[in-house]
Amino acid sequence: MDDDATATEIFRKRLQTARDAREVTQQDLAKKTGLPPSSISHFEGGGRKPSFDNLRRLANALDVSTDFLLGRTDEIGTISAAKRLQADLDRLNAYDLEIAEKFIRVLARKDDSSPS
Amino acid sequence: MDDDATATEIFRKRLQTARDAREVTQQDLAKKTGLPPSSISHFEGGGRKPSFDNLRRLANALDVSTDFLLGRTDEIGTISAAKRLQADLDRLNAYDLEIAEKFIRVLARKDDSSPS
DNA sequence: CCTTTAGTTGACGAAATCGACATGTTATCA
DNA sequence: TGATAACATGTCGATTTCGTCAACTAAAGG
Repeated sequence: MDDDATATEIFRKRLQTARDAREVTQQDLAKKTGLPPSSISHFEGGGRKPSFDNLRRLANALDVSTDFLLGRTDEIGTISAAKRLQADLDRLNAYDLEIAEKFIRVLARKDDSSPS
Repeated sequence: MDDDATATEIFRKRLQTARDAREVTQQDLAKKTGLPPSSISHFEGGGRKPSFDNLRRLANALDVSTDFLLGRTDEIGTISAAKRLQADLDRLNAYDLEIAEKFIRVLARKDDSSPS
């Protein structure tokens, strides 16, 4: 389970998805990461896997988590809203945390029925 | 800014920290990941950086995010309050998100002054 | 003293990514 | 038709990690 062969396949799609979400071309991403455009293409099309350093560059340039690129989480925006709230949420006691969760859940349901 | 040389250094410490937090020896981690024990030592002590596949193996075996191992986030605990709220937070519009953040911040300050 | 366990360090060839570059395809637009 | 842009594909030597192995040090226990 959790095969390495499929991990490469997943990464290919994740990189495409992330780049598409950020609406940048391969050339744009190449400039942002400092990598040659052919490397981006090799990642998305060929069987190449990024090195330690290049994985970080890709994640930073696309503003996505490396866990997303590696397929370890399905949420592309993991780093934004939740991370900003993390520090404050960690300071809450159990009771207030429950209150906060309910409050947010109410807001979420409201936004679902009448989106911005 | 955001140097690659220091990234390797950070990874070394993060791996040690994570392994220490999970209370496993290098040999234990080696078995869990299927890597030779010397590789673990090379990661923590030497200048080696893990490949794409081995980074995933390490993160899975230690149950930490790859973002933590790479130093892109400071939180080792994958399961936090923020992650539980992620789904709801993603449904909020910008305005309500701001409200939620302020609300939580108020609770956090209150809990700091009078802890549970 | 001996044994075991944890960890370090260095070396080896094999394999993979590296950056660089050349070439081809496909689509869009003038 | 020609030009340009986005992307694919493949090759080159260079670099790096790969797994494996050997040879240590150091600490803990009998």
